[in-house]
Amino acid sequence: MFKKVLVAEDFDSISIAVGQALGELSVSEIHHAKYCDDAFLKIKKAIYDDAPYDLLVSDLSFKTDHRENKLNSGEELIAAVKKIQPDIKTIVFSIEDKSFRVKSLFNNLGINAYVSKGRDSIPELKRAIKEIFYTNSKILSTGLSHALRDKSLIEIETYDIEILKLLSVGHTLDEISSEFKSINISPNGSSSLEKRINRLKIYFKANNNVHLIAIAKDLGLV
Amino acid sequence: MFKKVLVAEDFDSISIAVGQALGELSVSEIHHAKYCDDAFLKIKKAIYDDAPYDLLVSDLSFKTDHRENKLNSGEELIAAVKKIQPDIKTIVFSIEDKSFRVKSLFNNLGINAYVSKGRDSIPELKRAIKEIFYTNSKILSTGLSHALRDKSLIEIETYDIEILKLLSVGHTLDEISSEFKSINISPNGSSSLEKRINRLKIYFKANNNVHLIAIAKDLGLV
DNA sequence: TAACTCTTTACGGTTTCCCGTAAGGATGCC
DNA sequence: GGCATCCTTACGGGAAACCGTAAAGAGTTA
Repeated sequence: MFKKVLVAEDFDSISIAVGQALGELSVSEIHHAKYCDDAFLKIKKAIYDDAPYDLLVSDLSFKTDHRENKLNSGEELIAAVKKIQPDIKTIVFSIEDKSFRVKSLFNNLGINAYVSKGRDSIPELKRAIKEIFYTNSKILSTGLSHALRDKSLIEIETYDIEILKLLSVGHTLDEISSEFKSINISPNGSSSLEKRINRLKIYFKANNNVHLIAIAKDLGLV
Repeated sequence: MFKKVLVAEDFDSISIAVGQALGELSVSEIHHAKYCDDAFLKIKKAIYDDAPYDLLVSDLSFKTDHRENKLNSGEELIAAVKKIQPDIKTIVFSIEDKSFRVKSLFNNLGINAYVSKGRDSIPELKRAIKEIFYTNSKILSTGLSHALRDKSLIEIETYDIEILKLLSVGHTLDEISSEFKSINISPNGSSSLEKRINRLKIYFKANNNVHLIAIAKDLGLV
């Protein structure tokens, strides 16, 4: 079994339960971090000490508080960790259940497993850990497996997110157009922006911009 | 200390940690429920068995799944429980941090404590339990205590929420106007609706409807 | 280079939003 | 009743969104 595991999770209540589960799997060294930055430091230090972690179990979203952090989400943490330790195994343990989000976790971050927090999540987490250790496969604990193969999903890029963000803070199309011009994001014609927004409206079945932003908020896109 | 406590929480990971905390406080009987309906049944049965619960620790939001439930939130659960056992002590253990939400928990549901899930929440929960047992006071574990006394908040009524909801699902002002007419909600002139929305835009400092709905979503109003 | 395709941008017409003003109506007070 | 005030509704003009169409540009292929 894995020897040294780091749990990155802000809620102490969950962290405790995960630690307990790891203990039951005979993991000898279990460490916890409540902030992404702390988790990253621990991983870095472990590498320098020549005793790197075998596995990282991380949440996705972390509450913000007074502390200023460089890394503010599980995505950022995993991306940073993979740069300095590409062979580390990673499990995301989160409540997130939007298919395109989870999809990008596997495709862009190359995580090894995704376990959805819920009513029976600790047994699922334990199963995922064992499977990763013994079989090296990719594991999705939730009912989203179809999503990973679904090609009909359009790709929502950071460009789209950027537009949605600016809309959601009250900017008009013309304003967004000039802002994009000033920071050299293209396309930036207001007509192109319209088209792009329209594409999103069709995909998300939104009647108008208000509806679209409401949906985007629900999905956690902005 | 309390003898018999029920924990209503869908996430097993959190439920385990809370149970452990209760154990450390020498609570002899600790029961768990992953659904509001189950929690309600257990409380009802305990009353009939003449061995009622002393304390209910409940989450607010529960994941929906295949099961059909009568009670779908901690609010509904607590309201239902108070009807059949008014003297039960209640603690809400949730991530919710919107002041007007928490305010209504104390004022309308008469909960005994609110503990915010977070990085140091288990010790806070234990402290709250002890204080309730020994002093019978109202406890707010988070930094929101000012909010409960804040009178400057304009009253956001269900009427406003209704408008925001319809906007957020893509309806136009004219559509909302006729919908209100058909179900006898007044005022329903599109001009009145505009005025009301404008009041909200001023209060929330929103540039336009899109912005307003984005804010409403952030605040959990819709 | 010409033909084709895809992307980006421009343009015009209609609808909806936005915002100020004012008319109508209800209520309360003197 | 007369007056003031508040609430609701109507109206009108300008801004922005909405939607279809078409031109201009970029890249590809023959």
